[in-house]
Amino acid sequence: MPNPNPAVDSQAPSSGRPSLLRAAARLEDALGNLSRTLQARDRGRAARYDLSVSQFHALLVLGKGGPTPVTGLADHLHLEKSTASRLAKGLLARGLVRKRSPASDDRVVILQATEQGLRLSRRILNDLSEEYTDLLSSIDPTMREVLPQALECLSEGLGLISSPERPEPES
Amino acid sequence: MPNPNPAVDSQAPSSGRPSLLRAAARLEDALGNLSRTLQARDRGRAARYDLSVSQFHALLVLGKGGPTPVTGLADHLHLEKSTASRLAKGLLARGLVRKRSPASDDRVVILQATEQGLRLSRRILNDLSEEYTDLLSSIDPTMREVLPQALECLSEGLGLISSPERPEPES
DNA sequence: GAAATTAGTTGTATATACCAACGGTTGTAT
DNA sequence: ATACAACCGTTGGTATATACAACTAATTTC
Repeated sequence: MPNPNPAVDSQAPSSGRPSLLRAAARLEDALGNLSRTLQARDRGRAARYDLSVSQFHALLVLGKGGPTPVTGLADHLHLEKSTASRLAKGLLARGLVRKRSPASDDRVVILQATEQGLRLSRRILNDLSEEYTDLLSSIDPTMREVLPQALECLSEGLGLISSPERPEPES
Repeated sequence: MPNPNPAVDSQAPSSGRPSLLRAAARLEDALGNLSRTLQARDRGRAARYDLSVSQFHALLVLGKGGPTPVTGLADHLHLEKSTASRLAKGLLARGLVRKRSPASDDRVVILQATEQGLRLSRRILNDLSEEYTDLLSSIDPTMREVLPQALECLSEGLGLISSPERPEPES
């Protein structure tokens, strides 16, 4: 495939838009850091509610999104359906979700948060909301305004750039 | 629009606290999404270079940060030292890092990227830079400006900024 | 020089996650 | 209608990830 890279002509480093390259480097650094930080945080938070990390995420998805088939959950969490299936099994065992099938199609398994699951989900969301309110209060007001939007924008951008594998000769 | 300090108790409920709560909710949603998205991306990217996810991160840390003791790596990646130790073992087996001990203290194991490790690290950084340049090019120019800053701000706010002593190159 | 401290490794258990194979269900074509 | 294909979810197998605890070796403290 061609690699035109039209928007970037980094010929002139001192003028034009070297800022784009610099910004990319900062972005790389910040995202690497953020990725590890978020994982560590997720581990700690999930443990607080006696959930595994993926159970934690799945419960929030189900709590916020309503009944979802197993495949839908997998897509949402960027997981294989097999992983999502086991995930559901764990939540089921804890009584946090319920399974049912639509009358129209017996293959499908719809996952739905139980009352207990919804309560837990709401409690978690509440705690998180508090946490993030504190965070927002502590940062620069300008950032406070744009941060959520920036993250949404980022997620969107990341979702679009799903580069395929590119094999290369090992040296 | 600038949001004046809502310390004055006014009847207007749409400014001040409610907006903070709204922003917190958006932040929670975006971060949950981002956390899972980043993990999925990391998996794919690491696989591209025939590395595990944590090896991928560790190599970048060592490449950017220079020689680091095992404990330092663990702190940096928010991992247990035992995990970092095994991580190092994997990288060592692939010839990407080298171990040595400072003469002053034989307990310490300093991890240092080998030539091969450095080459790979640089290659990865190069690819990532390209990727992020594309991403930045594709988003709203305003966001492009603030996104890196927003992420750094966020990391700081998350309180887990583990900045290594990274000798910043020329400015 | 003995005791406490520290750095790293290893043992053990659990979680994560893929791929592949399978079983039951639904849809389609002959 | 019957065979076949496609689809959804589950299970088996495997590899990695990660924590906690126990251990070894080296250093520091007293």
